[in-house]
This record gives sequence, structure tokens and C-alpha cells, in this order.
Amino acid sequence: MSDKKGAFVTEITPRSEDFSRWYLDVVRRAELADYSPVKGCMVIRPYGYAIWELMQQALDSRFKATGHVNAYFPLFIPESLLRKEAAHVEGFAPQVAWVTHGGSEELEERLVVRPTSEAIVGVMYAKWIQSWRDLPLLLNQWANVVRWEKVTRPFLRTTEFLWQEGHTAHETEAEAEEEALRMLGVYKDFAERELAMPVIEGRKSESEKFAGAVRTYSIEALMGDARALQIGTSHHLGQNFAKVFDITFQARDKSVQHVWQTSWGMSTRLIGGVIMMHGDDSGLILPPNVAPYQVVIVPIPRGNWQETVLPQAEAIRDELTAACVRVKLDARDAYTPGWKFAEWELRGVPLRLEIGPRDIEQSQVMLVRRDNREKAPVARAQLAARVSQLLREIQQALFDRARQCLDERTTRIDAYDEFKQTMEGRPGFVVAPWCGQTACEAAIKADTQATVRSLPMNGADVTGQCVRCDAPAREVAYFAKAY
RNA sequence: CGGGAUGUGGCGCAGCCUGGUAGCGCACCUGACUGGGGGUCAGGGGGCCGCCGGUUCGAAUCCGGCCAUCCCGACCA
Repeated sequence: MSDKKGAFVTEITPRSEDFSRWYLDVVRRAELADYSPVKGCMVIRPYGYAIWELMQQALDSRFKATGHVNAYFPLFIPESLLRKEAAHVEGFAPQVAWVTHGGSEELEERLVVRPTSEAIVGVMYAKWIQSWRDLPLLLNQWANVVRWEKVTRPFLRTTEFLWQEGHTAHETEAEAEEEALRMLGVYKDFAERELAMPVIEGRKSESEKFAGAVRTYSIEALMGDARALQIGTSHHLGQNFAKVFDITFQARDKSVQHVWQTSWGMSTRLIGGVIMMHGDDSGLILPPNVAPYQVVIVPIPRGNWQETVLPQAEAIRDELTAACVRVKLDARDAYTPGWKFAEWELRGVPLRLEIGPRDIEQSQVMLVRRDNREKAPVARAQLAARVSQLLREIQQALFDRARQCLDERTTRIDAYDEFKQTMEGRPGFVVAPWCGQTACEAAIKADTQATVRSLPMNGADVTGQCVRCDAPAREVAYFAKAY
């Protein structure tokens, strides 16, 4: 690998050359995940799982702060329960895994491995809820689910994946609606602040709605290849599940009513989103807030460096750790500094700290940013403060860069010819007036592969006609080609 | 699930057409010299050639089936 490919040599397919291959190369070469012997199922490796744990912590604290508590429901759901809600079963039955035998004995009733937990939650909520005083019931669970997908990709779509699913029950429709929107807001805040991922929030069209929901809201992000990725959903379930699972309560006015419910989820797909949103030709770029290592220390070995440089590097590691920075000291003697630079860039560490004899002489270290590769000396005395500051700056810079990219790739179009022409390339989001009819959406998809990703809630007043048909426009829609 | 492609040490590939001792680069191990952008030299280890079956004296190579992965479509967090 000593041939000249420019200053930054890489063993992965350049992102600019083949986005899909680049993505798969990064996932494996950065040791985020690996294929398993089971079709469509990946192993999340320690480095990838550490990212997930950081995401979990950031989400979980937000759930707790909004009054939710965690619980755990069973993996198996009896077939009859899944079948209770008609739209729900229709949506999920084609992609569930069935358990037909226990040991060698055939089961009297087949079980499904949960594709989502509304059904089992519904049964339990019916037992637990009696009175308006039991409401609202605000639960979340961290779990795995299984959906028998036909086409899979690591993190973005796998047969089994990890997620959180919130399930809440409320006295009134208004409260359920408020909850669904509140959690959408939590997701948006999490994505933007922790993942440096600007998102479009809005309602889903009828055809993209969750099976069994009254309304589905989502946040959508634009990836590095200008395709949209749904990274979180929040559903207002109305009384659909309450009616089939008989979840009732006695209200303040003594009447017996069905509860109003919501559910909402984010999954390990987020990791795929972070990869595709921020990465570059050299590999992964992790936002500091979800980086397992925020700083990697590379000691520059010279002479008896283990006695001279290494103790300094260890002291810096301890100092930064004490300042609540996640630090990795790469003291391996078998690799050269240049090799380590490339390696940790590939793995997306936001900040690199170099320390060698020259630095020690001058009581300084070198800091190099992953996002823009700026390199600057920092006095030892200011180190901890400067590192914290730089990590914040990198987090913000990644968001700003992504925001700018999103803005540049969001186009307003009113004429269908122009719409079709634009969609032939990689336009990102195309914002257009839309009649709201499912048939029209299907026609647009057939013509352009683009679908309605999001219908902003408080969009401007719409006038004129649908971008495709003669019907009057009902709303402004965000169209995109999606993952 | 349809169309296409690919499976050979950890990774990337050659060998297959024309059957006869399994190769290359990188990575890995040991040692020495090195070290501020993927070091050099010397020595070394590792492969049921995706799986099952068939043809053959003999199969990585020919034939059939299956599985997995990738790309393009139809379905989805």
C-alpha cells in the first residue's frame, strides 16, 4: 500500500466512486459489524455496539426525562393476537418468522417472533388499565425484533435488529396526539444534537403509514448519496388496538372508554445513517457525542520512547479521562504512526492527539481534527479545555455541514416535467404541491422511483394544483428516493 | 420474490476455457533496524478451493442442485 493515491492512502472503495461499496467496506473495515452465517443477520462488533450503547444512553435519558419507564415484553407472540388488528396483521404477516415447534412437538398455536410489540403490549395493557387514574401509561422497551426482509444491508435493513419501542396509553385523543408529537420532537432533538443529523419532520402519507396506526409521523434525513433515510417514527394509534384488545378504562365522568395509544421507535439503522451522513473517502467520521473514542492518542516513537514518550501519553490519557473524555491510547509498537493515523481516521475518531519528543520539549501536543484535518499544536496546560472545546466544535461543524448539504439538496418544483427530469439524477428532496391521493403517489413512484417521504405539519398554505395531476394541491410534500 | 453477477488462507484476486503437486499481493507470526501520513530486511505459519451430489483412474477446474453475498427491480425501520 505504498503506491501514490494522494496524501491519504485508503484500503476502502472511495465514497465518491461507489457509495454502496464504500458503505459496506466501511462497515466491515471499521469493525462495526460483520456478516453472520444466518441470512440477513449481522453481528454487531464491539466498536459498532459501543456506538449503539452511546445512542441508547442519549435516547434513554430523554425518555426518562419525559416521564417514560422501561419494561420488557416477550419475544414470542401467539398468532391469534397478531391477527386481532386487521391492518396490523396485513402489514406484518408477510414478513414474520414463525415458531411451529417446541422441541420435537408441534405447537397447538403457532407463535410469531415479534416484528413489533403492539399486540402483546395491547393484551397486557388491557389487564393493567382499569381507571383514568392508571393513565397515562408511558412504557418503553429496548429489544430485538425480526422481520423477514427480502433484501438486507448491514444496519439499514437486517432480518433481526435492535431498537427501542415506546408504547403509551392515554385518556384522550388529544393527549395521544400530543405524545406522538412530543416523541417525534425528542427524536429530532436527539438526531440533531447527538448524531449531528439535520432532519425533516412530518407526517407520512397513507401508503407509508404504520400498519394499524391512525397517523404516522417520521423524521427523515438525507444521506451522502442524496437518498432519504427514515430514522425514526412515531405513531398515533388512535383506538385501533384498544378496541381489538379491549383496553378500556372508567373515565372521570364514570363512562367506560377505550384508551388512546401511541408507539414510537428508533433502531440500529441509526448507525447506518451516521455512517452515510458523515463519512468520506477515508472512511467513517463519527460525531463526538456518539464516538466510542473521542480522542485517540498516537505516541511518536523515537529512541527509547517507551521510557520518554509513553509515560507522557499515559498521563494525558488519564488527564482527559478525568475530564470525561473518551480516550484511546494506541501504544502498539508493531505499527508506525502513519499507519495508526490512517487506521483511526478510517474508524472515525473525531480527534487525534500526537505526542513525540519535539512536543515534549515544547510542552505541547498536536491535535488533528478528523472532519477537516486541521492540525494545530496545543500547550499541555490548556489541553483538557481545548479538547473539550474542539469536540464541541466538531460536533457543530458536522451538523452545519450536513445542514448545508440538506439545504442545497432541497428543491422546490411545481411542474411535473421538471419534477421527472430532476428525479432522474440524485436531487435529494424535491418539495412539491401534492393532491394527497394514494393513486397519484403510486404513479409518481412508478415514473420516478421517488416517494412521499414527509408531509410537514405546519407547512405554508398551499394553492394551485398537484405537481402531477389536475386535482387541487392539498399540501406540500417532500419527495425523494429512499432507502 | 423476479433479472444479472460473484463465491479459491483474514482481505483483494489469478488459476477454471483445455481435469493431474493450490498460487500472487496485502494482512498475520518471529527477529533486527525503524518511526511526525499506511516503513525496510531476513525468516515463518495458515486454504474441507461456499455446501451437497454426479461424471472420471483423478475435480478448484466439467455437470446438477442448494446456500450465501453484491447489483438492478417489486416489498419494508
